[in-house]
Amino acid sequence: MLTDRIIDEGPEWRAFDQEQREKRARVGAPLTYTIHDKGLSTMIDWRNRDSYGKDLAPKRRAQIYRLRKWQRRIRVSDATERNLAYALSELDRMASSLGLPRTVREIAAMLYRRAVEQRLIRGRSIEGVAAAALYASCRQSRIPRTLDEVAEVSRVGKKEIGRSYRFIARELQLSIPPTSPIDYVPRFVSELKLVGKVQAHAVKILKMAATKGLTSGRGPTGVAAAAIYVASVLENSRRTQREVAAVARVTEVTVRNRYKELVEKLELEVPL
DNA sequence: AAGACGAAAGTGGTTGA
DNA sequence: TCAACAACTTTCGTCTT
Repeated sequence: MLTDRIIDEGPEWRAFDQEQREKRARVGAPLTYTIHDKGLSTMIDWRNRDSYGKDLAPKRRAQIYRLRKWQRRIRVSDATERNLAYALSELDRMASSLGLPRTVREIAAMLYRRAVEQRLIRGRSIEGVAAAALYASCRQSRIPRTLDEVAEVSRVGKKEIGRSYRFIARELQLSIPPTSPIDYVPRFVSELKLVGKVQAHAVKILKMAATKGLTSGRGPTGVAAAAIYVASVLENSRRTQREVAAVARVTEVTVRNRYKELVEKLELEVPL
């Protein structure tokens, strides 16, 4: 599938070798956001005195009040800006290490902004919501990544991402249908270096399987893996169960169980 | 020697009382 | 909040190529 070959241009910097890439990939905003300015900014004193300790004239006093007000405002808008910038850079970092196209990242960024606008971040971490937005965006774009895969490149765990995902999906009224195994096929096929013919066959098998209810309730990655395995046998470019299981990140046992169901229920002619 | 098969026990997450 | 439940994993022994 074409979309699978569009590779992300990545960050604006270029890495000339692997070592450099690893170093640079870790550049990002600092991790502590509790005190955004680390106490370095000037604060206007609350006492209405000048530097000699004298009382301030009423006019001057009013002026100082206004200054204080603005300082407060700038401070919070600064913090939100900074948080947004951090979230977006996280999004970018995760998306490029997952090899996702630009559009997916943009949708994720949009979702994140909407989450901020609706104050959905309260009580949740920036990292968690950013990862959740990316996960949601992948699914909406039908270029799914599993929760495990997202968690692997994220700074937070799978559980938190899942929780945040469900929350924002509900609050932002995203209607995301369950992931179809078919959506995983192009990626797995290309990782296994199989040809288009096998891919088409696998998709055909999955469509048949769907009509017989063999896909519901089952993990989409496992079903996709089994279909690809069968297709690879049928098309004479066999991959081992182990290889297929590895790219789908499931066990051989799962591939076997799904594969058995497929062969049985679809009455496929597999050579012994 | 490598791959495929399947039984059995264990794990983590969802669901329904 | 708890337990039941299904999907999936882990582990391991056996059969097949």
